Amino acid sequence: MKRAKQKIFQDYIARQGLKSTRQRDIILDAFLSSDRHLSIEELYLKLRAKHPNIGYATVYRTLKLFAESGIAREIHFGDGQTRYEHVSEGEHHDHLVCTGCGTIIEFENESIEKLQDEVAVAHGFLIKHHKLELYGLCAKCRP
Amino acid sequence: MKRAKQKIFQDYIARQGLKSTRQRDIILDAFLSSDRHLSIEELYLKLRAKHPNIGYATVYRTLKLFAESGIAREIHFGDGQTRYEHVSEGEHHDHLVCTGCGTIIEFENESIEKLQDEVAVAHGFLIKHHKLELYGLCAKCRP
DNA sequence: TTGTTATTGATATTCACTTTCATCACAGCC
DNA sequence: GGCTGTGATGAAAGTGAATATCAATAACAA
Repeated sequence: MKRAKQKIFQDYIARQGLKSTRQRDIILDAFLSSDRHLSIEELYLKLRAKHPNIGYATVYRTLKLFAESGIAREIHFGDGQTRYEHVSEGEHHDHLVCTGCGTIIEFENESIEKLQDEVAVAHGFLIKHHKLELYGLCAKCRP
Repeated sequence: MKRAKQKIFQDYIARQGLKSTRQRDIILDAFLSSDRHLSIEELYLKLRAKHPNIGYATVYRTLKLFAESGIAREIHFGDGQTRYEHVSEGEHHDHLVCTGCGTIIEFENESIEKLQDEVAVAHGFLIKHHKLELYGLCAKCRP
């Protein structure tokens, strides 16, 4: 899994005529072995502990590269920060976001997707992607 | 409809011990008689034509008040701008966003909502609100 | 009318990126 | 191994939208 994504990224780098660098390796490793919904800031701070010489801009640029290469995806939960989540081949999921503790749970629901397609067709739309987020309190936070 | 919302807002203002001002009346009027998905900037520019003395900050603060009073709701489509849409009593809708021309179409789908509730229950979540956006090309923009 | 308090609008500040640019480090070629 | 030509890096400056500040002003109650 982790190895597969490393390969996808290395291939992407090579295909684009870009270079493999120490920083990119470190950031990729940190990203792949982390929680699935990190903001740039969070990943930067996490890296800083072990690699104080890696700059914010590099983390920022590298996460963008991950997204371009297909191993990550940008997500926005409306808190003003861009987050990156792991992407697995052919997989799509939506989110349950706890407004109490910030926990994010992923889910997939085939029936919802199908209904979305119907809505799109009814309006003559050609869907590229979608975003479904349910906000509320998780089992631990609810009263 | 428009009158009802004006009343809701006036009541909210009164209840909070706030004041009724010329600017708020003007902004409320412009908001209610506008397109349903305006950004602060857009509403500000629209107002500027007739009322060049109204400041950006006032529009910003007033829109926030609208949201607090319940007649408007903030929405984010990931383009970096906060938009405000009209809210009607007990109504909820989702969006089809055309990435070609920016057109936004609203839709409601009872079945999807029901499935969302099921997902939430399955994860022990207590849903407060949700967000469903379908991005793609509208009938006019699709190839 | 007056006093109190909220509001306004110009401006400054914050925040989260995003770009710039001089320096550095890969990768290919002797 | 040493050169060399790019792309990469990191510190710092720049952006754009949102938010805060504050002196001047306008509502409203008495």
